[in-house]
Amino acid sequence: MSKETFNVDKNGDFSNWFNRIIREAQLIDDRYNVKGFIVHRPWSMSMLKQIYRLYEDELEERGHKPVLFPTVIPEDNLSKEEEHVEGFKAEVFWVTHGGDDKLEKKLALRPTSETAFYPLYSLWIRSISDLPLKLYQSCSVFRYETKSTKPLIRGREFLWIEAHDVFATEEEAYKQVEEDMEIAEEVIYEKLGVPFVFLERPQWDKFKGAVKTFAADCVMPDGKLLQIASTHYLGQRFSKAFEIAFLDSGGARKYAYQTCYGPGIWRILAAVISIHGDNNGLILPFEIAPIQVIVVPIFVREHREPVEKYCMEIYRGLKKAGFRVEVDFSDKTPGAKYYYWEMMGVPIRAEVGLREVESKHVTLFRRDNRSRMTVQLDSLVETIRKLGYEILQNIKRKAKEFLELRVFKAKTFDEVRDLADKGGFIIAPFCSIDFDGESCAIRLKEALGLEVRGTPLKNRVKPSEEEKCIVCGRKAGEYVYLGKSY
RNA sequence: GGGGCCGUCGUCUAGCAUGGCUAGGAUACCAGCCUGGGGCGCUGGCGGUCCUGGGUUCAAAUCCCAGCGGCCCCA
Repeated sequence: MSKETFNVDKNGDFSNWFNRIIREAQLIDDRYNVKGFIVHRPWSMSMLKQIYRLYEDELEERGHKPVLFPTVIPEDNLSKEEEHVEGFKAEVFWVTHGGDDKLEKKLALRPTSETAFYPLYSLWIRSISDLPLKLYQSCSVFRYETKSTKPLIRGREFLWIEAHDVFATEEEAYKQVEEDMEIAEEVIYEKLGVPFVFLERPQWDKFKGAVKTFAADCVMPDGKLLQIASTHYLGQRFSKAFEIAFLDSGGARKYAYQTCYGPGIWRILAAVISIHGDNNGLILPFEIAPIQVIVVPIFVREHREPVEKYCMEIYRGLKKAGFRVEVDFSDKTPGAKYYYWEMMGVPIRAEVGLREVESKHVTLFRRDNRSRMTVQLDSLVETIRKLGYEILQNIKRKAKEFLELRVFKAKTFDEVRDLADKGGFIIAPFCSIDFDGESCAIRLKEALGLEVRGTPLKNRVKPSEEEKCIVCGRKAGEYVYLGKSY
């Protein structure tokens, strides 16, 4: 039995696995000595940029344009929408000084940018022809988290995208919410292989200032839920607070309808790493892997030159075909290189020795299922392309199975209690996700540690007449998804 | 929100109970040799404000206090 480079039990001790891999695969460095702030090293930053690219492409394809608003928000702006400021003020970092001078008006480091965007929206939007307005920015935001922080999962500064859209009608705004969910499906599931459930959050758990909140939860290896994106129907609450109004075709002044969308780029990466990885380290989706193919030369001294030449031939061919490829010419032994690049999650390894040189073949190793195959040099590009796709499909299928095995159904409180420690989702009848259900949610949290995450948007089924809320016993208004979350 | 554990070369760690020698080792890294289809090995070298600040003491990595940072558990 060979030793492993990484060899940490992911399913037995996920927390330890996660803490180790983010450091050992040089994803982030958490030794920056400010709580909740981390350094992004190249291996994670390359992937974050790829995820940004995927998301930005989808947003722009659907009519969004990029912008960048200031990091600071004056207190007056932040306070304009009452519920919003109440929700966020406890976690705002304030800039209070410039040099030795105390600022007359303190400035918030944006915890989210509604109140930065919307004063300008008020100026930009005059008539119906200015609508719809669909803008996004890729940036970091700051939140003074009091809970314990975790790299890529909960930080005091984290990376995301925020899209802020404005429409003339409620219908268009709700259509945008659907479009936001479609984008999430396209990027997070189709391209990155991370399955999730989109839920309408209960009223007591919505984004502060929104009318309704919809959010994507995935299931992490320890069974806890992680929210990786959310989209909010804001109605006219902000447009009234910020005077975002337009003249309609009849000349009447109307307040606009708004949505905002926040895919958590950090958390999407955390989910990709956690869900696909194994005890040997990372398994990266082909689409975002910083290196897609690593070429490992194998030679004894007298064969060095032909092997290196052949490696470069392979390298140039793959590079030209558009792949991210590197040759590992370092001084380590081939075995050491194998272990290293497996830990780093590189999807495909090309092993090249004298055998390959002489037969004009390449030996390929797949990280996801650790299998080998041999291909002819002239079909290499085509094979890599096919393998990249197959690897994604394979890890996506596994992740989907993992999720499906963690969706349970229960009809009574006792059944829920028996399932409470299994992790994942429990679907159960519940009185209401409106404010009148909040007391039941609090009781459930206290008794079992479970949160009401909301009702599904796809295939939403209403409980039959006889179904009772698992907590209060009143008639159930909804089937809700329950779970423990990060 | 509540509770617990922890902080020593880049990394892991010994030493701390009972204060006392130049803070020891492994790994990584560098140089040289050797080697190469799943982690060879050898020789030498580099590397530490013992988290920070204060206190107790003839003497502090070790005891006390505060802060900073990290991890875990519970609600």
